[in-house]
Amino acid sequence: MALGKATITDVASRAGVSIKTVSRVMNGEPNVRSATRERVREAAAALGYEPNPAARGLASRRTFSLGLLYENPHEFSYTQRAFEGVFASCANAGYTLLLLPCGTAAPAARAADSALHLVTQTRVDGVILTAPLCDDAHVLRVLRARETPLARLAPGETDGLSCTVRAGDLDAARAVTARLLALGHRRIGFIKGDPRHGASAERFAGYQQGVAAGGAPLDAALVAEGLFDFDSGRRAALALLKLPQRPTAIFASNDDMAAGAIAAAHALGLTVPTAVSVAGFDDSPIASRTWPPLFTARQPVLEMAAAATDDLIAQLRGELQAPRHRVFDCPLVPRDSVAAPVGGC
Amino acid sequence: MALGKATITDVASRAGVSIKTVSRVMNGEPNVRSATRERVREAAAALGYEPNPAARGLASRRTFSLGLLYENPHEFSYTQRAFEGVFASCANAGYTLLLLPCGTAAPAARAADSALHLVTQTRVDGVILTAPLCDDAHVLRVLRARETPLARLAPGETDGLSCTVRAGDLDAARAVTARLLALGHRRIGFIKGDPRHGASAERFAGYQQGVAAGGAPLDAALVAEGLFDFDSGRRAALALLKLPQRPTAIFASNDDMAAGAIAAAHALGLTVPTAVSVAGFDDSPIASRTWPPLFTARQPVLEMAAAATDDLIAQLRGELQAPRHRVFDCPLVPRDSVAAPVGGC
DNA sequence: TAACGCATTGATAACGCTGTCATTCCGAGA
DNA sequence: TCTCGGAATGACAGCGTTATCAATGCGTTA
Repeated sequence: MALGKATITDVASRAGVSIKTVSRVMNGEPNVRSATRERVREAAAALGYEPNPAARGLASRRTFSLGLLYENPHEFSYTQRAFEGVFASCANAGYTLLLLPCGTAAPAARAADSALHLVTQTRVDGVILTAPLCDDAHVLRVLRARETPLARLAPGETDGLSCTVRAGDLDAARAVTARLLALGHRRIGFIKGDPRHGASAERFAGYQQGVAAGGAPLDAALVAEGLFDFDSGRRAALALLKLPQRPTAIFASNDDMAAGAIAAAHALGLTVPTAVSVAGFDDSPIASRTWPPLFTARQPVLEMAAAATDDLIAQLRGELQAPRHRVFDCPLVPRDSVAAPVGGC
Repeated sequence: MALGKATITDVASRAGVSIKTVSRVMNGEPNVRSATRERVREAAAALGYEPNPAARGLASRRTFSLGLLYENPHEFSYTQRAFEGVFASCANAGYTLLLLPCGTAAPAARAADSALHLVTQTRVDGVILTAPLCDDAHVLRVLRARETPLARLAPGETDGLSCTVRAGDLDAARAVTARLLALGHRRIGFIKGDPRHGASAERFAGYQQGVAAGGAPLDAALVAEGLFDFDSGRRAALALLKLPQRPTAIFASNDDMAAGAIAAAHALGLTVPTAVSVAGFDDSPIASRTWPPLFTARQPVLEMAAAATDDLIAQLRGELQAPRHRVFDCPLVPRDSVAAPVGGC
C-alpha cells in the first residue's frame, strides 16, 4: 500500500502490459482478456494506484464531478452554517469545495479508509475536519501519512501539527451556569453531550466549575448522559425531572437536547420556565423555534468555519510559519426559557 | 463573451505574447510589464477565457479544491437531507460532488452569472438544480446555452429538456385538508409558501380543491402569505388568529411555518390542538421537535434527491432516451397538533 | 563605449491520462 | 496449409496548463 504516488506507467510495467491496457482495465472497458485484466488489477492493488483525476479529466474532457447548485435555505443546521463559512472563504481565495461525507455508523477504521480514498481520489490540496472526526486518531494518522494539510474545527485537543479553531466552551458553560445560580437556582441538572466531541468535556467542566464557584452542591445525580440529539435530551430530561428531588433548572449541552428537555417538561405537565428553567448551547435555529425560545450561548459557527478555512488556505500558500490556534467567544443569548425558580433562593 | 472554449493559446496569439506570459498574468505573477498585462487581460476578457482546471491541476499538481470532511449530523434540514441523497447516488456511480452555493439576496441575473462561472470554472459534467433556482429562467437559459446536462429537483413546471423529480404536492395538500375537514373543521386557514417555489402553488391548489371537495366555504380572508420560514409563518398565523372569526385549524405550506404558527398560538394563549389545530408539510426535523409535534405530510426528500442524481448520471451515460419525470408520494404523518375542533362540526 | 545585472519574455518539456488507429494474435473455414 | 476476421493489445499523439531555463531588452556603471 504505497502512498498513492504510482502512475499508470508503473502499473503497466509491473503488469507487463501497455498503459493503454491498464487504462482499459481501470475504466472497465471490454476486450481485455480476463487473465490480463486480473494481472493489471493485482499490479494496481499492489502499488496502491489511483488514477489522477486531473489527467483523466484533461484527456477525456470529463470531470466525474457533479455540481449541486442550491440557494441558501431559510433553515440552517449547525453543519450547514459551517458549510456557509467554509464556502465564503473558499470563494474568496478561488478554491472549490468538495464535500466528503463520512459515514457515522461505520467503525473508525472505515471512516479513515473512506477519508483516505476521498482524498486520494480527488487530490484535494487540504482538508477541513469537523468534530468528531477531527479527534479520530485513525483518520488523523492516515491523513498525516499522506502529508495532507489539515484544519480542525472544534477539536478536543490541539497539537503542533494542524491549525485549529474552537469555541470558548468552558467559559461559556460556566457563564450559563453562573446566570442560573444568580437567578437563585441551587439544583441545576446537566445533560452531557456526545463524548466523542471534544466540546462535550469542556462544557461539562464549565458547568462543574460554575456550580462550584457559586457555592452550590455538586450532585452527581443531577448529571445525565446525552448524545447531542433531540431524543437523547428528551430522555435525559425525563429522568432528571422524575427525580425525587427534581432540579429547578436544566442545562443541556446543546440546543437540540434542550429542545428535547422542553418537550419532556411539556409531557410531564411542567411549564417552562415557571416550573423548570431550560438552557441550551449553540444558538442553533431550533433555539428560536421552541416555546418558550431557548436561553443559550451563541457559538459563532459560520465565523469559526471561515476562520479554519482561511488558516488552511494560508497554510497551503506557505503564509503561516506555525499552526494557528483560534478560540471564539460564545456570548450568552438571554431568552425566555430561563427564570428565577418559584419559591426563590 | 464566447462559450468558454478559448484556450490559453488563443489568448496568447490575440495578445501577441507567448502562452507563458498569459499564464503569468492569469496567476498574478510578478515581472510582467503593466502594458503587457493589460493587453493580456483584454484579450482574455474578449475571448471569455477561463483556465481549464484539469490542465492546471495536472501541470501544477494542485487542485484548487478543498475537501470538507464531515460526519452525518443528527439534525437534518431539508437541504441537508437532499445533500445526503445526492451523495449516495454520486458515490454509487463514482462521481464527486461539488457544492455550488448561489446567493439568495442577489437578483436573478447575478445568480445566473454565478452559476455560469461555477460551471465553467469547475467544468462539472452536469448540474442538479434545486428550487427555486430550477425555475429561474435566466439560470436555465445560461446553463442550456452551454449544453450542461441538468436535473431539476422540485420544479414548478417540467419541460422536455431536463429530468425532473418532484413531490405529489397537490394530492398531499388535498389529503391534509380532507383530514382536517373530516375532523369537523370548517374554517381552515392556509399559509402560502414562497411564490418562487413551484411547490407553493401546487400546495395551495391542493388546499383549495380539498376545501371545495369538502363542501366548505372558500374564504379568501383565511389565506395568508408566507415565505416558507419560521417568522413569516408566525406572523401570518398571528394575523389569522386575530381575525374576528378565527379559523379552528391552520394548514401551513411547510413545517417551519407551522412551527411559527404554533409559536403564534402559544403567544396568544391558545392551546394546540385544543383551541386551534396546526398542520405542516414536509416532515422536516422541526416537525417532531415542536410541542405538540406536527401533523404533516412526509416529503421523501432524500429519495427524491437520489432519484434526480441517478437520472442525471443516466443521462450523462447516454442511458436515457428522453428526459425522465418522476413524482413521489407524500404520505400523511398523523401527530398531535391536530384534533377535532371544540364544539364539534 | 563596453560590460554588467536585472526585469521581462519565450521555447519547450513535462504533467498522467485517454482516443485513435495500427498491429498482433488466434481460431475457423477454405 | 493458407487466408480471413474479429478480439486483444500497443504506439503515439494529444489534452491545456505550469515549470524550467535560456534568451532578450534595457538602463547603469566603470
